[in-house]
Amino acid sequence: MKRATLRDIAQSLGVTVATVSRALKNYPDISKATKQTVLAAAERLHYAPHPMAVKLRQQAYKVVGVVIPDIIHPFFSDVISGIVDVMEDLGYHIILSQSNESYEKEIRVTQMLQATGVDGLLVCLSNETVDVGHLQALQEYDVPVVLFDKISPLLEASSVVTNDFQGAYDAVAHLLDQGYTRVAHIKGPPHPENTRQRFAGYRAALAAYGLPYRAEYVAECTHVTQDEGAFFNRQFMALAEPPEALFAVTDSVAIGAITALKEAGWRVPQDMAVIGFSDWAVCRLLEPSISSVSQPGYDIGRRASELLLREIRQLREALPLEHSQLVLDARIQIRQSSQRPVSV
Amino acid sequence: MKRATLRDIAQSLGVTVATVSRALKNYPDISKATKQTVLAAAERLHYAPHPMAVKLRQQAYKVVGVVIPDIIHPFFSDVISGIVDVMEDLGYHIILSQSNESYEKEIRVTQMLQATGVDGLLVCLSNETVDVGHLQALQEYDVPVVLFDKISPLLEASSVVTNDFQGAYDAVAHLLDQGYTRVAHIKGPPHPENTRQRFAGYRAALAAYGLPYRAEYVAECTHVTQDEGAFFNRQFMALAEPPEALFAVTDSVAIGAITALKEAGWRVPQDMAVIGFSDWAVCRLLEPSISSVSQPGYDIGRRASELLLREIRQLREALPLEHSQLVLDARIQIRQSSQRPVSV
DNA sequence: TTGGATTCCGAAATCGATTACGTTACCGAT
DNA sequence: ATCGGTAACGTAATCGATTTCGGAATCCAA
Repeated sequence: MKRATLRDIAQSLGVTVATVSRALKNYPDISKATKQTVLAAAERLHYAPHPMAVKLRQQAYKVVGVVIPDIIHPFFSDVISGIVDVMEDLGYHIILSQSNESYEKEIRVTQMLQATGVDGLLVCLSNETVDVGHLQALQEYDVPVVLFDKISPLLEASSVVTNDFQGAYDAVAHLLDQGYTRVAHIKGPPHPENTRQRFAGYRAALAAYGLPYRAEYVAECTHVTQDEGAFFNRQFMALAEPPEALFAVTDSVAIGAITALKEAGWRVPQDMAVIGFSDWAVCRLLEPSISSVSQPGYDIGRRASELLLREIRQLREALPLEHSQLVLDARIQIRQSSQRPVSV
Repeated sequence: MKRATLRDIAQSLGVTVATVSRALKNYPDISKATKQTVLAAAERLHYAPHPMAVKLRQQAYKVVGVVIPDIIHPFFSDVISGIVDVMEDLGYHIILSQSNESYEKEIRVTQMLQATGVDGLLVCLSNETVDVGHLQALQEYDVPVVLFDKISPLLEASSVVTNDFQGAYDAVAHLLDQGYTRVAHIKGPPHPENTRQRFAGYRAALAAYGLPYRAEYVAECTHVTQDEGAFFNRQFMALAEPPEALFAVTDSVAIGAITALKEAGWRVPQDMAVIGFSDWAVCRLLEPSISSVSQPGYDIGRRASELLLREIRQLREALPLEHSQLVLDARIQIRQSSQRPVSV
C-alpha cells in the first residue's frame, strides 16, 4: 500500500494540491464546504504529511542528536531517559550515538549527525577529547550544541553538569568530620573537567580542615574500572602508613577498592572507610552498602534538553543565542561503607 | 554560515547542478577535467549533500526506530548497544523511544515514528500489549517490523528472543539436580510471551523430574519489582511446608526475595536457594552472589538489527519478504545463592 | 563532405509539501 | 456601466538532489 499524498487527495476531489494543503492547515481563504470534503478525503485515505518533504521545505527537522561515551552505563541511561521524556513531548526525536570514549569516534559520529541533519546536539565529551573543533564546526553551521556531564571550557556553549567540586568536597568533609585524617583519593584521568573538579574538591576539603596534601595518597587511573580500583587500593594498603579512608572517583573504582580490601581480610569501614561517586543502584544492595555521591542524571538530561530547545528556537527566530551554564547539586548518600565505628 | 548546495558549486563554476551532481557521484559521462574542478570546489565550500533532499528523492531514510519499555534497564542498554553498533556501521541512525510499559504510549510512539518516516522498526512490546494492530498498520505501509525479547505470536514478523523456556528449565533442573524437591516460582505477568515461557520451563523441569506441580508454590507478580519479590517470598516462607528453593522470573524479584529471607534471619542458600533471570551485573557483586540465567542482550540487538536490515533491503529490491524467528541460547550462571551445601 | 558514433553536458521532470502571487467571479457602490 | 473590493481557488516557485532524455560538439571512417 502506498502512502497517500496531497496529490492523491487533490485528484480525487478535482482541486489542486494548494487547496488541499491550505484546507488541511486551516487557512482562512478556503470555504467551509471544500474544507470539509478535503478533511473527509484525507481521513478516508489515511493521509499523513510526508515527513521528509515537510522537513525539506521548512528546514526544521525536529531531530536532535545525542552523543555519549557509553550507552551501557546507568548514569547515561538516566540522562537519556530525561532527554527522551522532554523531547518526545515536543515531537522531537532522538538520534543516539556512542563514542566509546574515543576522540576519533566522537568526531566521526558528530560529522555523521551533522550530515544526517539534526536541529541540535547534546554531547557528553569522551575522556580523550581535548580539542573541540568538530563541535565548533557544527556551531558555525547554526547547529546549536549543549554539553553535559563532561564539558570543555574551550567550547562556547550551554552546559549542564553536576557540581562535582561540591560533591567531592562534601564526601571528603564527611570523612574528615568523623575524625579521619589520612584520606586517600583515586582520581580519574586528567582531561575531563568533572574528574578534575572532584580532585579539586578533595584537595579543598583537606585544606579546609588544615590537613596536608600527601601525594602518596593519590593515585590516577586511566580506565576508571573495578580492576584499577583494586590495583591502586592494594598500593595504598601496602604503604607503611596506609590511609584510613578512601574517596574514589566513581563507584566502580570504589567497588574494586572494596574487593581488594576484602581479599586481604580488611574490614569496611573498620579498617578503611570508602565512599564513591555516582550512586549507582548497586550501592544500596551491596554489603556493606556503599556511600556515594548521587548525580541527578535524569535532571541533567531534562535541563540540557530544555537549554537545547531554547537555543533551537532562538536560532529559528533569528534572536541572539543565549548560553547558560547550569550546575546541579550533588548529594552525598551516607551508608555503611563510610561510617566510622563509634567506639575507638 | 549557510550550507553549500549543489547550486552554489554549479554557479561558482558556470555549469549546471546536474553536472555537479554527476561529477560528485562518479558518473561515467563527465570529463576528468570538470570532475576535478567540481571535486575541488565541493571541498573548498565544505559541501555536504542535504540529507532531507536526498531522503525525499530516494525515499530511503536510513533511520530505524527503536521502541523499548524502559531505557533504564541494563538488559535494554545491552540491546541498544548492539543495535547501535550494527546500524552505525551501515550509516543508519537510531531513533529511540520508550513505552514505559504502557500500551497507549506504545501506540503513540509507533505512530509518531511512522509519521517521522523510518525505514523500519525494532520493537520490544510492553507488558500490557496484546493487540498488535498498530504494528500491522506499519507493515501495510511497507515499514518492516522486527520484534525482540517481548514478542507476540499475533504479528507476522521476524523476531529475536532468548530461549526463555530452556533457560528456565536449566535453572530449575540445576536446583533439582542438587536434590531439592520443593521448588517455588515467582512468575511474571501473563501477557508477555517470555515470562510464559519461563513458567513453562519451570513446569517442564518439574515434570521431567517426576515432581508434582504445587499451586501454593507459584505466585504471580504484576510489576516485577524487588518489593513484589519480597512480598511473595514472605508468603512462601509462611507456608507450613515452605519451599527449599526459589526460581524468580527476574533478578530484581530474586533480590527482593533474598532481602525478605535476610530480614527473617534465613540464610541463603542454606535455608532457601535462589536463582534469578537476566544476570545483571549486580548478581556477581552481591553477597551471597546470585545465580542467574544470562540473556545475550548485545547479541539480540545485533541479530535483530541484521534481520531488519535484510527486510529493508528485500523491500527496496521488491523481493518477497522473508521472516525469521531467532531463538538465542540462555546460559545459567551458577553462583553462591543456588549451591546446596554439601553436608546435609 | 557527409553520415554515424562518441563524449560531455544542459534542460527539465521528479520526490511531496508549502506559500507568495495572480486570477476569477461576484458583490455592492457610484 | 464602471469601478473597487473580496472570497475562493489556481499557478508556479521553492526547498536540494537525482535522473531521464536529449542536444551540441567532436571525431573517425567512407
